[in-house]
Amino acid sequence: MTTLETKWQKKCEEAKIFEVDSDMKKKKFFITIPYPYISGSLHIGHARVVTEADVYSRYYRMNNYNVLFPIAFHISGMPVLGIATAIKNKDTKKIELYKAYVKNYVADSKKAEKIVASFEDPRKIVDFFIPKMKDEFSSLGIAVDWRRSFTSGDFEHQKLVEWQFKKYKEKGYLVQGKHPVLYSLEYKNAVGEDDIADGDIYPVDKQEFTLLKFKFDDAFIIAATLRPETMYGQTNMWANPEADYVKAEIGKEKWIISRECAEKLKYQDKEVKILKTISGKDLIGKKCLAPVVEKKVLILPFKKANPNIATGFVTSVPSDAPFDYIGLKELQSSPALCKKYNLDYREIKNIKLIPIIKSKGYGDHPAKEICEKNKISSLAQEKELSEATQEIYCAGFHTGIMQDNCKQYAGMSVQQAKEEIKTNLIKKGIADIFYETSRPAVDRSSGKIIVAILDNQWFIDFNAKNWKQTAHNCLENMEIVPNKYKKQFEDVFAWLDKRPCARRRGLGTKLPFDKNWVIESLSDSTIYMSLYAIANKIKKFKLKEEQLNNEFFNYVYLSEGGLKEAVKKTKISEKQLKELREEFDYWYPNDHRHTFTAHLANHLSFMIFAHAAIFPKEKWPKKITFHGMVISEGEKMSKSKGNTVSLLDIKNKFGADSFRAFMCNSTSVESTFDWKTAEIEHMKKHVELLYNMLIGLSKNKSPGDVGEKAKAFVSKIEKKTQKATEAISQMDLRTYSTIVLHELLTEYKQVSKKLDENEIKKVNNYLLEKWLKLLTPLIPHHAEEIWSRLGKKGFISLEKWPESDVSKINPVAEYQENLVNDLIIDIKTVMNLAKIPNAKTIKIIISADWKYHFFAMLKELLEKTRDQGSIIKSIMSTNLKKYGNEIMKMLPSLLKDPSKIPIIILDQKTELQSIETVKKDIETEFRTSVILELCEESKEPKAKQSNPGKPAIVVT
RNA sequence: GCAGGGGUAGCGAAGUCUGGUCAAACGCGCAGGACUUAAGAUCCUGUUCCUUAGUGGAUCCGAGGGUUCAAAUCCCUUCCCCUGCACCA
Repeated sequence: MTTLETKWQKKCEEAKIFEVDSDMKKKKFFITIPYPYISGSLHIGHARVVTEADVYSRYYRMNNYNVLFPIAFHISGMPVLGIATAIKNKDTKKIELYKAYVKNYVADSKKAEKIVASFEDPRKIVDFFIPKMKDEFSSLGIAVDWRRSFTSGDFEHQKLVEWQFKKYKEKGYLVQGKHPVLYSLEYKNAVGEDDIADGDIYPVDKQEFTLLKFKFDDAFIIAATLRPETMYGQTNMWANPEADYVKAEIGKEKWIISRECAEKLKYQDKEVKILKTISGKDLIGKKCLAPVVEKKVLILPFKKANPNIATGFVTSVPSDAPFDYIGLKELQSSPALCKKYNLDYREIKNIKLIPIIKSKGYGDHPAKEICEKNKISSLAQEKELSEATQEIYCAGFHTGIMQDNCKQYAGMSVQQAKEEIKTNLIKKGIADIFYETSRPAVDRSSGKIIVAILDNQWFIDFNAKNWKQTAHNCLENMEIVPNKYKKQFEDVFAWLDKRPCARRRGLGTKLPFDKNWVIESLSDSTIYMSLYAIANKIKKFKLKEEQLNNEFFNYVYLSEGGLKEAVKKTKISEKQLKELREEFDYWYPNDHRHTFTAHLANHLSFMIFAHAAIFPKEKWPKKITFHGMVISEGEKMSKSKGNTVSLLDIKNKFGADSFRAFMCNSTSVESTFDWKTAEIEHMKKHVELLYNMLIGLSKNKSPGDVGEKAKAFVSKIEKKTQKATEAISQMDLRTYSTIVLHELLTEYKQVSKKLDENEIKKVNNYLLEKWLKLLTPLIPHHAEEIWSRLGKKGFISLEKWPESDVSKINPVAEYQENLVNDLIIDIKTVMNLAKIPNAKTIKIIISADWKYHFFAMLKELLEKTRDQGSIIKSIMSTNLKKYGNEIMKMLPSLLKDPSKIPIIILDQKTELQSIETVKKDIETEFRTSVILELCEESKEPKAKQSNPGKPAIVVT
C-alpha cells in the first residue's frame, strides 16, 4: 500500500496542487494547527491534529475554496537548547537517544554519530530534523503548502515578534515587577521542571510563608507560618536548640533567623548584612513579644524547627497544629526534659491551649482531638503528624469559622481571615512574605534550588486598560467547537492577570528594548499564523532581516504609514510591498484553527488577546475547533511503556489511508483517541476491501436508469450523502467516516443481493463516482488511484464534492422495502419457532382496511396530545366507532409504546402491491408457494392479528 | 485549592445541547453458519433476561430522588474517574 501512497504523494507534490496563491475570484479558506515543537520524532499526537485538519480542509477544497494549509515549526524555549547542552556535556543517555532517532534516517552508524555530535549547536538540530518532519507529515497525505514554512528561530518570525512586542509596549500592555521563581544557586538562573533532579516525579512548588516579627531585645525573631489566621492561638515560640541562627540587618531592621534563611533572603529582594551568630540553645527559655496577641511568650526547644525551611523559627499554635500540640505535650509531661533546657516546669505546665477556630467535626482544640483519636503521642510519629496536619488544615479551610477571641476576624471564614490577617499584618509592618520550595530540591548538578524574586521581570498585563473587553469581543464573534469551551475561555479570561513573558534563558526572540530577556516561548507564538500569508513571498523576494522593520509590518499588516514611506524605510520596491499587502489581506484572518484542548488556557487565549491587541476586527481569528487526547492501547503514551507510535511506524506498517480512516472513525474529534494496533490492522484490510470493490465496480458498470428495485437504495444513498456532507461540513469526522466507510458498503451489499447483473451495472454506474468522491478526503491516495484507473484526467482531490439529489429521497419506497425485509425475517422466525423447515404454503394476510384509517388518525392525534380520554373521544366520533371494541383493546398498548405505529402508514392497497412485487422472490427464497389475501377475505383465525405494516403470517 | 470534563451493552464509543420513533448507531470481541483440504481473509445470522408460531413482558444508560403523559437526555443530592494550573511547550 505504501507504494501507492508514495506514488500519489509524489504526483501531488510535482503538480504543486497544494501550493496556493491568492486568487480574488475564489473564496479562501485558511486553516492552521499549532506548529509542532522540534524534539525527537513525531508521534500520533501530531498525526491526529494534522490529519483532522487535512480531512476537513480537503472537503473545503472540493467545495471550490482556495484552501491554504501551512505548517511551520517551533524551536523557542528550553527543549532544543537542553538537547544541545546535554550533548555538549557528553550526556550519554541523551546521545544514545538521539543516535537512535538519527538512525531512523541515516543508516551509516558513523555518519549518524557525527550528526549527533554536531547537535551541540542547537541550529544543527533544527536543520536536521525539520526536513525529516516535513517528510513524515507528508507521508500522512496532508495537503500542505510547504513553501510557507518557517521556524520561530527564523528572522522573519523574530522580526514579527519584535514588532508585536513594541506594539504591546506602546499600548502599555507590558509592565515590569517582582516575580518569584524557582532558582538554581549553581546555574545562577531560573529553572524549570526539567532542570530539577526528579522534578518530573516529585514536582517542586513555590510556597508562600508569612513571616512574623517577634520583638526580642533590639531585634526581631522571625517566625514563618503558612497559617497566619491561627495567630490568635499562639502560646509560645519554637526554636531548634541544635541550629545556628544569625542576627542580621535586613534593611533597617535587625532580624534573628537561621543562617540558611539569611542566604535565601538575599535572593528575595532584601538587603542582608549578617552581624553575628546566635546558637539556638541560647535562646531557649527566653521570651519574645508575640505579635497579634501582643504578649510575651517563651522560646521553647523544638527539633522539628528546620533551619533549612523558612526562618528556622516556628510560632506555636497547639490548639490547631498537631506538631505544636505534641511538641508542647512532650515538654509538659516531662519535668526532666524541661530541666535539661533549664526551663521552669510549672510555667510550661501552665501553658493552655487557646481555642480559635471552629471547624465541622471538631471541638475547640482540633489538634488535640485528632492526636488523641489517631493515637499520636510523640514527635517521632512524623508521618501520622503530617497526615493529621493535612486533615485539620482541610477541615479548617473549608468549614472553619474564626471564634470570638479573634477580634475583628471573629465570625469570618478561615479562607477569608487568612488573606485579611496576612494583608493587615504586612500593612502594619509586623509581617512579611517569604517564599520557600515545597520540598528540598537540587538541580541536575546538585546545586541547591531556592525561590528567588526577580526584580524587573517583564509581564504581559492582561488587565491593562480595555484589553480584556476587546478580547471578549473577539471571542464573542468566534465560533468555538464544541461550544462548551466558549464558557471555559470566558473563565480563563477572567482569571488571566499578569503573566511573565520573558526569561533569562532559552532560544527565542530577544525583547527589542531589553536584550537581557528572551521572549517566553508561549508569548512568542501568538500571531505567527499571519506570517504564513507572506512567508513564501519574503523568501521569493529575498528580503533581508533589516527590511522587516516596523514600517514593513505596519504597512503590510495594518496598511498604516503609507506606501511611499514604507518603500523608503524598508527599501523594498513599491510593487513588492503592494503584493505583500495584497497577499496578506487576501489570506488573513485565520478562518479555522484546529488544536488540542490543553492549549485553551494558554496558547489560544494568548492568541485571542494578541489579535485583539494588534489587529483590526476583520483580521481576528474566526473559528477554533478542539480535538481530544491521544492514548495508545488504553494507556497514556510513554517511552517507558513502549506504546509510542511514530509517524514512521504509520508510514511503514499501516499506511496513511488506513491511519486516516481508523483515526477519524474510532472516535469523535473532541474525544480521546485510543490507538489500537489490532484495530488499525482491521481498518487496513477494510480499506483494501473497499479499494478492490470499487475497482470491481469500475469494471462492471453501464449507464442508465437504476430501475424500480433499486429505488429505495438510491433514496438511502442520497440521504446518506446528505448526512455525510452535513457531518463533514461540521467537522463531525466520525459520523462522516462511518457513513462512507461502513454504511454505504452495507447498503450496497444488501441491494446487490437483490439485483440481476444488468441492474447491478446500472447501480454501480450510479454509485461509483459519488462514493469515490465522498471517500476522497478520508483516503485520498486510494481515491486518486481509482480515479486514474477510471481513465480520468487530473486529481480527484480537486474535483467537486458530490451533491445529494434530494428529489430521489423517497421515504415511501424505503418503508416498503423495510416492510418486505421484516416480513421475510418474520417468516423465517415463524418457521423456526413452528419447526416447519419445509413449508407447503405461506399465507400472508394484509391488515383490515379500517386499521389503516385508525392508525393514521391515531398518529395524527398523537402529535397533538397524549391524553387517552380525548384521543378516544376523537376516534369514536368518526365512523371508526363500529370497531370500538377492537380499538379499545389495541389502544392502551399503542399509547404506551407509540413505536408500534409505523413511521409511514400506507393504505391497504399499496401495502398489498408492495408485497405482490416481491411475492416471487419470497417463493424462490423459501421454495414454496405464497398466497396473499386481505384480512377481510381471510378465514384464518390469525388474520385478526395483522396490522398495518405487519401482515399476519400463516405457514403450513 | 482553583478551573474544566466525564461515568451508556464483554470492550471502545455515538446518542445528552434541541425529552418521545432508543434495547440503544458504528467498530471490536464472542457464538453459530456459509466458503475452504485446512487456517486466515471474506460473507451471512445472532449477541440484557424471560416468554412465544413472528406477538408479548421485565430490567436498563454510576447511585438515589424530582419535574413530565413521557427522561440516558431537564433539575437536585451523592459516589467514582480524568485533565490543566504560568521559567512548562
